[in-house]
This record gives sequence, structure tokens and C-alpha cells, in this order.
Amino acid sequence: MSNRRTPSARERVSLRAVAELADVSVATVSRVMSHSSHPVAEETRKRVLEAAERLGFQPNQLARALVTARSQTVGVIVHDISDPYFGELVKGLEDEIRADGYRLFVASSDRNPERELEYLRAFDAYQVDALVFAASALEDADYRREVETLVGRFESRGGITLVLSDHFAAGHRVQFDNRAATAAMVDYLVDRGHRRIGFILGPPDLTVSNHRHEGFRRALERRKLSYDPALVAEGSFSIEGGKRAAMQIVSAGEPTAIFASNDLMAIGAIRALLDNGYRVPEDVSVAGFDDMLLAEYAPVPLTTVRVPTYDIGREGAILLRRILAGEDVEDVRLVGEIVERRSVVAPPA
Amino acid sequence: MSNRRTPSARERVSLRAVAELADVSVATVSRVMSHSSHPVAEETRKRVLEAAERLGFQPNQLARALVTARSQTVGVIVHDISDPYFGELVKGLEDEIRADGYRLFVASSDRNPERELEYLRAFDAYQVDALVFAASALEDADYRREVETLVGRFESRGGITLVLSDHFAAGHRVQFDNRAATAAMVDYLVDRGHRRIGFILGPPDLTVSNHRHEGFRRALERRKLSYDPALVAEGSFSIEGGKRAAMQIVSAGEPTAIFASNDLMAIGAIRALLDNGYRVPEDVSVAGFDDMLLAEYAPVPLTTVRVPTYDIGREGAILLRRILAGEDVEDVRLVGEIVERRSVVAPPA
DNA sequence: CTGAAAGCGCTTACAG
DNA sequence: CTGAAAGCGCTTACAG
Repeated sequence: MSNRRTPSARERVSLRAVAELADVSVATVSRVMSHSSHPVAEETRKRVLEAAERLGFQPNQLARALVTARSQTVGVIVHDISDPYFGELVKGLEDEIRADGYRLFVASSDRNPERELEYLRAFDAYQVDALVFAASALEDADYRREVETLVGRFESRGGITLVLSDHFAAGHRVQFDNRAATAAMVDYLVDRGHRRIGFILGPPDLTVSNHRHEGFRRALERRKLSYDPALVAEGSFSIEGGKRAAMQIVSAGEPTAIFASNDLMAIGAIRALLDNGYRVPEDVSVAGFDDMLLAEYAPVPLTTVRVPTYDIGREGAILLRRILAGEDVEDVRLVGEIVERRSVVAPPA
Repeated sequence: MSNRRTPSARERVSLRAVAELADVSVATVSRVMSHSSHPVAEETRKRVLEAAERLGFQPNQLARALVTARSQTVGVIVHDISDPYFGELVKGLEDEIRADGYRLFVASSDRNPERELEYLRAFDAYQVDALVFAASALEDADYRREVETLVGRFESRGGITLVLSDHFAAGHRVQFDNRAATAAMVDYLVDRGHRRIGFILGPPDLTVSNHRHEGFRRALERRKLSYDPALVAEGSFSIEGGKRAAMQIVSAGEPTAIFASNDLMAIGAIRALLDNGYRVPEDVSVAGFDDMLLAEYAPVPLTTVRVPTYDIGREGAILLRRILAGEDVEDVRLVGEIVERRSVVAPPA
């Protein structure tokens, strides 16, 4: 009488249990639970539903995915999920794709090629229906080669790939022209009278950093301003990096404005400048890039380039839905705009 | 000669293909690919590995999970992945659990009971090995009942549940005492001479909001200060909410300090106060809660309660690893501390 | 409208 | 050390 059944017995309620209780075949249960178009008598359907309810039946998606070859999952690669840029993008993606029944794997590469590749392989192994590159490409030859063959295999299996960043991977894309947006901010600064403009670079091994850098150089050229290496420093897209880079530029180059290629670095720059006795924007103007949620609440409200992060995610999800529905789609192009706040004014006389 | 094989043919490389190429059974291939302890001759292993390499074989995790009843995935529920609080927590979790081969599903409930339940059911359907409640419980009777039965079913199936927030769900937990930490900040304020302290509440349907509110009331009581409803307003854990609440409190209650129950609201409060001609902290002090990355870079560097968000995630992952390894574990307790910056001083004379 | 059966891609006793 | 076979929990032609 004792021990016939341990209390910790793993009870997995399967189609079969429901079928037995409802006294029908598993095929029939499957049809009603998966909302198949195959006809089922109303009375039968009711019995099945009741049995499923009573047993607390939850169809096993792994089994379903295995046979249908559709997992209803998507894998998204970000650099760092604690970076608000990626949080907002993923939120946009999730908000839009949720209703279609897709679930998200999210993975932070930490800009480490090995790590990103490991995640890409894992996503492939989990048979995600789509691979999303929310993170910029890394500039590394081995990485490039590996990504190309992985994505190639993935697509030959019927997977779809979506690029939401400056990444070389072949696939559908939501484009944001980082070069043009960077150049637009340089124009804005020059138009206000700045001639000595410092620039804080992102990590050099990121494609997006290089694109923004190119935008900066080209705009300078177009405006007949020379590119002075003393005015350029690396800030690794972080607050601390922004602080260091700003102090370096200010002590070596006497800029009237500093343009940080993301908001985190701009915020660091403002803080460092303020703490070292510079007035912002009176002594030196500071501009950012991204317009993250908190840009408005920086030590000085930040004038920056708005990247529609949430919408990039959202438009990506819309694209995905249409592709999965078999539609022919075109890439989407999103543009930036300059948000004027208080961190930029004309240079001191 | 044409059309024998469309270029888009879905080529899924399976164990069987590798077995054929290596001229062994699928059992043998399985053993080498899954690093089984079952012995395989060195020469055979080599042949299998080569064949797998040549074909670009990637084991199908869905199939593996189906038979082993271990998916190597965990599902985490947050309120909003674009909120840095959750981003940091998820990062801590991911950084630590990654090496064990676990992958993360992440889902934002938007504090909507239906939505959270939908995600919980989905995670169950995907056979996650663990369910992680990173988000506080919602105060809703139906929600409570449903969560309890879902979690019950999940655990009876052998799933493990991990609670990293103020949530009633039964399971292993990493605890942070929100009541005590809130009370500590009240003590800090009172010790500096404040008697009229405003309080900005989080959303009332969140357990964590209520716990912080309780901490506030109790500390007041302990310090023999009365609870004045004119000094309390709701701010929904958002910047905008913090702005509104701060102005409401300041115009109705003449506080010398405002304690916002999260940093986002504190930042909103500071900005609103500043923009309305109040000096912070000279006219009114402002304290926050969380110590998010950007708290130091608020319009006035924020004095706040540090919640070890990243570590909560990290400790959760460590707990998870030990549980999955079959160890007996105890809940973890993490404590807050007050981080003094520039937004709090003694009240004006 | 219903069901028996094959099969998705793996793992794992069991036998040799 | 190797393999044949059953089975994980589903779906889906196929037959009736």
C-alpha cells in the first residue's frame, strides 16, 4: 500500500492521457488541441476540451516543433542586454511578435566573437525559426567566416535571418544609416559655429563604431574642416570610457564641442567636464548619439541623434511576421533626427 | 538534368546522415556527439567526428530534449526588459548560467496578469528546466490562483522554480528585504534632520511597491513621525510619474525631502523640481532606490539605496546550477546599502 | 468525422 | 565496443 507511487513521480500529461479520458484517438485530440482545419464533430471536440482541462494538459511544444519543423521561437543576439539600447530594441521586437505566438531567446555576446558564435550555434540547435542580429558585427576575420557558413546552413534549412544592425550577414534588414546620421550631427555643430570638434569613438572592433567614425570624417571633409587626431579618442561605448576620452581630448586638443558616438559616453563626458571645472555647454558643448530614455536626464539634458531603437525592433518584428506568412518583403529604412536639448550652444567667443 | 533538386531543398543533417557517412550506427554517433560515458573506440570516434564536421552536423536540441526530458533552457519573467533594472538582473543570470549550457527565454509581462500567465504557459509548453520570477508578483486574485496551479504542475513535472523578486510563488529564492532597505533610507533621512519626508509610491498592484510602502510607514512609526497622506503620491515607477508625484507632494505638503521608491522616479522628481525653480538638494533633498547604473549621472548625482541587481541574477544562477546538480541548497539573502552622493543634505534651516 | 500508423531526430536500456 | 529497437510526444497523410 505504501510506496506504490512516490509523491514526486513525474507526471507528464500527454495527448495520450487526454485521448484515453475522452475516449478518442490521439489523432483526434491533436486535431482539436492544435486547432487543425481537419473537421472534428462538435460533440467530440467538447469532450476532448473537457478532458484536457481536467488534466491540465499543455501540449509539448518541443514535440510539436520536431514534427512541424517550426519551433515558433526566434533567437536574438545583442551585445549586452543590460545596455538600454538593446533593452529597448528587444522590447520593440517582443511587443510586436508576441501576439503571433513567437517566443524569444536572447543572448549577450559581450562583443566576444567566440561567445557570439557559441550562441549562434545554440540557436541553430534549438531550431529557431529566425536569427536576429540586433548587435553590430565584430571586425574579426574568423568570426566573419564562421558567421557566414553558419547563416548559410541555417538558411538552407529554411531559417530566416533578420539584420537590425550594421552587420554583414545576408538577410532581410531594417536599416539605419549610421554614417549619414553622424554626418548630420557634425553639420549641426558646424552650422552653430564649431570648428574644433572632438569625437569619441566606440570600440574599434565594432562595425558600427567604424561607420560612425566614417560619417564623422566625411562630414568634416565636406565642410572643409581638417581631421585632427588629437581631437579623437576611444571611449568603448561606456560611461567611464566617455569620461576618460573627454578629458584626453580637452587636454590635448582645445575643442569647442565634443561629439560622443553614443549617449553613454556623452553622459560620461559631461560629468567629467563638469567635475573638472568646465561649464557645459558654455565652455564646451557635448553631443551624443542614440537618444536613450535617460538622455534627457543627463547632468545636462543631452542634445543627441535620435536612433529609433524601439521602432527598429518593432519594424523587424513586422518584417518577420510578413516573411513567415510567405509574403514578399522589402528592407525597411529608418532615419535619425537631431533632438535639441541643452548641451550644445555656439562656441565661446 | 534540371529540377531534380530545387536549390531551396531543406537539407537537415541528422544523426542518420552522419552515421551513413561514417559507416556506423546512429547509436554510436549519438554517443560520440553527446559525450556519452558509454565507451566508443578511439578510431570510431575519430571517423564520426570527421563525418560530423564534413556535413556541418548540429544535433537537434529539440529531439534531444524530448527524450532526455531536459531542455537546457530557462524561462525568465521580467516586467519590462527595457527597464535597466531587469536588464542588469538578466545579465547577471546569463553571465553565470551560460557556461553550463543553459539558454534563456526572456519575456516582459508589462505588469499585465494575462500576459504574464500566457508567457508562463508558453515556458511550460517549451519544457523549460526552470522558471525564474525576476518580476515582482502582481496583486490580483485570479493571477495568484493561476500562478499557483501552473507552478504546482510545473514542479510536479520536475521543473524547478526560482524567485528573485517579491513574489509569493513557492520555490528557491534570492531574497532582498525591500521593507528593511526602505526603512534604512528613512532612518538616514531622519538622522540628517528631516521630519517632513515625501514618499513616491510604485504601482499599487505590485507587491514590491507595497513592501516598500510598508517599510516607509514602519520606519516613520519607529521614529515617532506621523504618516501624512499629503506627502505620499503614486509615480508608477516611471520618470514621468516621478515628475508628477514630486510636484504634487511639493505643492501640497511642504516636504524637506522626497524619497522616491525607485531611481527612475527620483530622477524625474529632481528634473521637475529643478525646472520649477527648486534647488536640489538645498531646498529639497531627493533620495532614490535601486542605484541603477545611471543614478550617478542624474541631473544631481543621486543618493540612493543600492539593490545588487546584477548579483541577484548571478546568485540566482549559482543556486540554479547547484539545484540542477542535485545539491541541497538554502535560499540566499542579499542586502542593500545606502550610496551617498549629492542629492541629500540636511533640511534648510 | 475518426483512427491506425509512420515519422520527426534524438537517447538508452538491452543483447551480443 | 557496437548496434537494433523502443520510445519521447506530437502531426499528418491515408484509408475508411
